[in-house]
Amino acid sequence: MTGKGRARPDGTRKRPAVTLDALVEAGLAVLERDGLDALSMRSVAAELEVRAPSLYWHVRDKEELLDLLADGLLGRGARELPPTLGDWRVDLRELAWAFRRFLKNNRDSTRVLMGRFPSGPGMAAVMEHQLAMLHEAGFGRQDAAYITYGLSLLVSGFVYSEQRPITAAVAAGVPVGDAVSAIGDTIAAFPADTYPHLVAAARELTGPDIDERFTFVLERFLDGLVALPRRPKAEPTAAPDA
Amino acid sequence: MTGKGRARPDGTRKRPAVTLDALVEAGLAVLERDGLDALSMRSVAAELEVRAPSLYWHVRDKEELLDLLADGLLGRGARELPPTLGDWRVDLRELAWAFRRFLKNNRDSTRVLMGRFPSGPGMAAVMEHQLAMLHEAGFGRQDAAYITYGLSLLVSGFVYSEQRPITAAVAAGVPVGDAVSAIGDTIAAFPADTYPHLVAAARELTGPDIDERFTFVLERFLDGLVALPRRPKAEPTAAPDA
DNA sequence: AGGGATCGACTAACGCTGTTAGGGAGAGTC
DNA sequence: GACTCTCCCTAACAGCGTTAGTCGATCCCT
Repeated sequence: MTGKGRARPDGTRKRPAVTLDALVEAGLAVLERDGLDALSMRSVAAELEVRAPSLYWHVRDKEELLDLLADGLLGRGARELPPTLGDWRVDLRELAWAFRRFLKNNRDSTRVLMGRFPSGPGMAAVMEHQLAMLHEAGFGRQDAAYITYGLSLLVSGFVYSEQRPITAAVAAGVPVGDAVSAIGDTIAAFPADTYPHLVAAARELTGPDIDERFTFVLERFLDGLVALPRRPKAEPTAAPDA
Repeated sequence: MTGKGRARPDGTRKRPAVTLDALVEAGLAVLERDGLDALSMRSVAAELEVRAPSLYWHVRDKEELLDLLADGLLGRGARELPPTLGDWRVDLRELAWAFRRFLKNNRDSTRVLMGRFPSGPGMAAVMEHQLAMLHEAGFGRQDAAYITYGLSLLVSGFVYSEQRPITAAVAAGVPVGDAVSAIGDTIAAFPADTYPHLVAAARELTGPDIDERFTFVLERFLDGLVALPRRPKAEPTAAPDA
């Protein structure tokens, strides 16, 4: 469906070589294979066997292309959404972890997503899923919205902070492990008399066990939600009040 | 102290025109005045009345310069840290708001800070302050570290998500208000039968009242901390066990 | 079937970026 | 006075996003 009209041997073309879908697909391919730093208008165009200026027929900016990629990314994430079980706390936790897993598995995903609010079908699918789940759990509309917003920010923030150093380390050509532990070493070497608590907490702040930090923050946030007012759940045995 | 050895009329120089401190100061000046997109090696060099390649004597990379700027930013933020009152919840809340205020007041600060873990004195001052406060409140070392980490991520994430669109809108030359409400309109115009909850929550998700969302998430997180075990506070009247 | 409009690619070029190579003036040291 | 070290310089490179202008292929209309 995508490769409908590529270049022909004689240099002429059949029908559009580039469509918006093909553009997104090509962009995501470059992103996954070579990373965001290698994603230029020229490289995406090359992926479609086309020259860079052609892309400007379909897209105003590189910025607009990145917006599309962000939504495309979410669209792929929507395909991995976990099923809703009925216990909001379990469901919300699993949603957060699934989102995190997805972001970690897609190279530079958070660098594209962070600070962007995609407004396409990808974002809609993800958001609707989460909002519906929270609604069914009895949360109010505003609370559900804020929970969704906050949680997505939290998860992306965490993944960003673990994905970016990897990108940087790869770019610098040093082993990833060295890069992350180096910061911890630096902090541990600070003067312990001026910064006693900092030095003592060096490992907890910089260690590679981000899962643990993520779990802590996520669970504290979930703890904070239990006191929120919730609409009582309809009894499955009783007939609804109609 | 900074402008010690600028260019002389005859083109020769006295002593170093560029020092690491001057470099950071110049970088922050450009950042504040013209934004991150205008912060190039050439523009920072121009701020010091010097050519771009000279900077590479003091700094390996632009990346390294940005690391320094990030720490410099935190150093300035450390000067606005609120006093500790003794009630951990009040103190932590005020700390979060002060940090947020500071980040919002410094153009593109979060774009520099996000995903970076500065390892200089600026970061040390901020972290030590917060860790000491949590320690005094009786929190365990690990909990305090995780709280600090999570909170900084949360605050930067929020500010980033409100600061980035402003940068983008300014770059595109459209009013900031239009840019933020446009996303809400787009979402509100989604088909309400496929995305009922999303459409209903459009305003809550995209409205300009980020303070409200921030308050919600912050307070939920703080709520989640009350159940954590805490060392009992030493009675101010009783003599310490020495 | 032919003519005109439109779509969607092309080449060429601009100014900007981060970065490297190599040169050279001034200060400090023996 | 010669040597060395520090620190800035000019020149240049490859790559970037983006714009202007061109031109073949296709579709619609008569």
